[in-house]
Amino acid sequence: MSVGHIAVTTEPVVSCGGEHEDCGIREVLDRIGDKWSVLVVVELAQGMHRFRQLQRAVPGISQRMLTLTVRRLERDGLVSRTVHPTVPPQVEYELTETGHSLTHLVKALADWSAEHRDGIAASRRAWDTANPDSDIH
Amino acid sequence: MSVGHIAVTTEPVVSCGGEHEDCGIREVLDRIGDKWSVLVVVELAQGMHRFRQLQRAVPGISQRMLTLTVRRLERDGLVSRTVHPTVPPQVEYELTETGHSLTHLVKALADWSAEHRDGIAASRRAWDTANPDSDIH
DNA sequence: CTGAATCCCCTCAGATACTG
DNA sequence: CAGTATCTGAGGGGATTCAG
Repeated sequence: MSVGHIAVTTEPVVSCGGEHEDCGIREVLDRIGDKWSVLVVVELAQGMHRFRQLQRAVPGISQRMLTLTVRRLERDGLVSRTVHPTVPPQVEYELTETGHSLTHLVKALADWSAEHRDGIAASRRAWDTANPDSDIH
Repeated sequence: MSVGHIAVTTEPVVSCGGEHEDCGIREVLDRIGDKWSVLVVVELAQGMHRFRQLQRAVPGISQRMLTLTVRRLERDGLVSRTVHPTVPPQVEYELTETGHSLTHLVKALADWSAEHRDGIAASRRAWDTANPDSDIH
């Protein structure tokens, strides 16, 4: 991956057309950057889920936040919501095709995370020891 | 990209070892998920920046948030901070090798965003027309 | 120039209770 | 089961001020 001595890391030009405009990154980050969306997508990547099933699969999420999260994902066209007018009610959530394509991105995130989490943790410990008084968390 | 009729999208197994544990995704998301980090990284991807230079390059960011952002990035070992004890003071911020590797991830984010932003925007408009009364933003 | 410190607003997550 | 409605506290983040 990295050559070694010098950081010759081939660095992609990420700023859209050379300008520092907002691209559309923020639009994505506002969605996948929040606390729950990614976890929900990861769960839905394993197949269809009902509401409670989804809530149990994502430990710690509240009813309210699950509702808001799936609503926003549905609004963005990443998740489909199918209501079966039975009694008791039954609602099925599934990833759309776009939603599935997002899992590749999440995969990349997880990979990068797995590769660097130790280094990051070490760097944090070092920084914290070097800066005993600081509430930068 | 997509085949067509059916969503046969080859879907990566993103959940670490098959379990729904948190992996380390959250650790990354807590960093790149926040409002400014990505924008700062994108700017620094273009080379070394001084503090004010960086602030001017990231429109809208306050002194306070820039300070906090670069501190956290430094703590995580993504950004190096070099102080030149001159007068007036001069501080240089640069991406570390790890920081550079992150730009690839951001690139992937930008690419996915560019590819789907129109579809997402359309989906949002459709959802908003179908749900006139809703403050899900 | 590069910050640190303080104030303060305002969002938003969590808990709780209620409905169909 | 699958939500909605309401309240409240913590915290993110902007503006401003002070310091080296």
